[in-house]
Amino acid sequence: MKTLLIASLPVETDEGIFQAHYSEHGLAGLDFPRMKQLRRAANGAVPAAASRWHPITVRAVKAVLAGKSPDEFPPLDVSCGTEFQQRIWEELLHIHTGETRSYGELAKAVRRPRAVRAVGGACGANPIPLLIPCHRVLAASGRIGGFSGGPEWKRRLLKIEGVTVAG
DNA sequence: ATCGTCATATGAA
DNA sequence: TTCATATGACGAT
Repeated sequence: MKTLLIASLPVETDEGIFQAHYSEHGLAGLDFPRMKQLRRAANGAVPAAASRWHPITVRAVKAVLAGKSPDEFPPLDVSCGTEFQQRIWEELLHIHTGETRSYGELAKAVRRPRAVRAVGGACGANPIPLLIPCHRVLAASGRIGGFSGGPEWKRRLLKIEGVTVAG
């Protein structure tokens, strides 16, 4: 991550405890639940910006886990990404709950129809899964494709949204 | 249906 | 420049 983190805060859900990472510009990362919780990045007081954004993050994450689209997003700091990656992530934000696209369709959407593998790479580099819904991208064959949080998470998220995948 | 192979864009080392 | 990819298309089984 390019920008410096100012706080890492837990997001407690029925699916486990996610970890939200904030930079001075907004939400910069979201980790899937781990066996043991990460320690807080900074000890002492949480910066005002982070504590203002965090409740929004928590609501947004819970909304997605409930199959609904968040009513509000925290500011997203995607500055760690290249221009191409940010373009793809932007495109992911347009995919509504329950909808899916293929890697190839995304490539076409950014006028780079042959950059299909690069789209896969951009999805894999997505720092904020769930809110930037890379789980809604499937292979053109209808198969599941990969997922940074593990394929079982991808399936679970899609199932929550009422999407059934082949295989 | 599955498998191997090739084409091709992007990014990291 | 070389290597690895969360792909896709195609042809051979």
